[in-house]
Amino acid sequence: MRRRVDKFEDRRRELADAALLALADLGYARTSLRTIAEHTKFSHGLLHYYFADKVELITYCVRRYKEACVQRYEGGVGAADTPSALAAACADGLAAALEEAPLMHRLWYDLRTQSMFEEAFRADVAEIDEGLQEMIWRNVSAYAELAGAEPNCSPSEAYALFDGLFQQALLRHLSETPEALDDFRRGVRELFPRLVSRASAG
Amino acid sequence: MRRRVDKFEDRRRELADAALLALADLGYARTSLRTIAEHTKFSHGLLHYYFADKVELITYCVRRYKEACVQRYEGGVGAADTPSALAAACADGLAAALEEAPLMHRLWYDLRTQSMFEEAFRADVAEIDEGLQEMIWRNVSAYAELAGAEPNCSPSEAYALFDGLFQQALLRHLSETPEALDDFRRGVRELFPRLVSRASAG
DNA sequence: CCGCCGTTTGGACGAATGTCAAGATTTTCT
DNA sequence: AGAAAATCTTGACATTCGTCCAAACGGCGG
Repeated sequence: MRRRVDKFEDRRRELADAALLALADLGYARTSLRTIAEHTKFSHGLLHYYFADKVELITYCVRRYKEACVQRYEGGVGAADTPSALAAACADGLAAALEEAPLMHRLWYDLRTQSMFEEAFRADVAEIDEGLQEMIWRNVSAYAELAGAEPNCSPSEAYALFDGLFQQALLRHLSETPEALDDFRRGVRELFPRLVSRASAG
Repeated sequence: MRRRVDKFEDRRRELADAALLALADLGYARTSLRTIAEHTKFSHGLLHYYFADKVELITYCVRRYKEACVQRYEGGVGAADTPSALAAACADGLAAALEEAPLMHRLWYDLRTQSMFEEAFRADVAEIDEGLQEMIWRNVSAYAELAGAEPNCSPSEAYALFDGLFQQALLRHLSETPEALDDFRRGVRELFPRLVSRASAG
C-alpha cells in the first residue's frame, strides 16, 4: 500500500513536470500559474494545495529538472578507447541532447539567468551547475588520461568553455541556423585537445 | 535651431536610457512600463507617445545598449607588443567591464535569453552578438600575429569560448564569489594560447 | 491676446496575475 | 455504510499589467 506522503510527492512531481513543459514552451517571464494548470488535467487552484506559492513551485521544478539532467548525463564516458573517440562521443552526446530537447535547454538558460535576479533560485541553480561541471570534468579527465596528458585548466574553467559552445549552438539552432549542430560538434571535439598538455613527467 | 525630429529622437533616447536602468535593476521579467516611468521625471502615459508598445521600447533599448557596447570596446587592441601583454590587457579590459557594470551585463544575458523566446528581439540581439564576436576576433587575431602564429578556430567559436568564461564570471561575481574576477582574468589569459597554433609556413 | 501644435498628464479600461477560501468531490478508515 | 480526511473545483479578491484617451500644459507665430 502507498504511503500518504508518497502520493503527495507523486502529485507534486506530476504537477512540476507539467509546469516544466509550460515553462519550456513560454519561458519564465510568460508562464503563469493558470497556463501551468492548463498543461495538467487539474484546475489552477490545485497548485496552491501542493505548493505554497509560485516561487516554491518554480524552485521545485528546477530541482526536478536537475534530477532528470544528472540522470541523463550519468553514463557516457566509459565506452571510448582513444582520445578522439572520446571527444567525438562527448560531442555527439551533447549535440544529441541539444537536438532532442532544445526547449528544455533553453529553459535551463532562462532559469539560470533568472537566478541572477532572484536570490531564491540561486542555490538550486548553482547545484545544477555543479553537476554539469562534474560531468564535463569527467570527460576532460578521461580524455587527458587516454591521451597520456594532464588537464591544464580548472574544472570550472572547462565547464565555462563547454557551456559557451553549448549556449551559442542552442541560440543558433533555435534561429534555425543549419550548421549550428555540426559546428558545435566540431567545436567540442577541438576543445578537448586545447585543455590538456603532455604530462610533464611520464 | 534644433530640428523637431532631433528633439523627438533625443527624448526617445532619454526614455530608453532610463528604461535600461530599470531593466538592469529588475530584469526583463519584472520590469513594467510603470516602473520604467518611475525612473524618469515623466508619467507612464508618455511612454506610449514615444513608443508604439512595450516591444518597440525594449527593442529600442537593446539597440541603444548596443551602441554603448560597441563604442566601449572600440579601442583596446592597439597598445600591446607581446602576446602575453595583449592577453593580459584583454583580460583586464573584460574584467574591468564586468566589474564596472555587472548589472548591465546581467541585463545583456537576460535579453539574449529572452530573444530565444521572443522572435522580435532576435535580429537585434544577433547584431550585438556579431559586434562582440568581431571584438573578440580582433583580439585573437592580434594575439596570433604577435605570437607569430595563426588562429586555429573560427571567430564564432572563439567568441563562444570567451563568452562562456565571461558569463560564468558574471554569475560568480553576482553570487559574491571573491575569486570570480581573478579566475576570469586568468582564464582569459590562458585562453588565448589555446586558440592559436604555430604558423605552418613562415 | 488668441489659436495652434507638439507635449505631457492622469485616469480609465479590460485583461491577466497570484492568492485565497468555501464548498463539492473523492478517497480512506472504522 | 457512514464518518473523517484528503483532494479538487470554483469563484472571488486585490493588484498589476499594457493600452488608450480626453484633457491640460506650454511655447510660438499670428
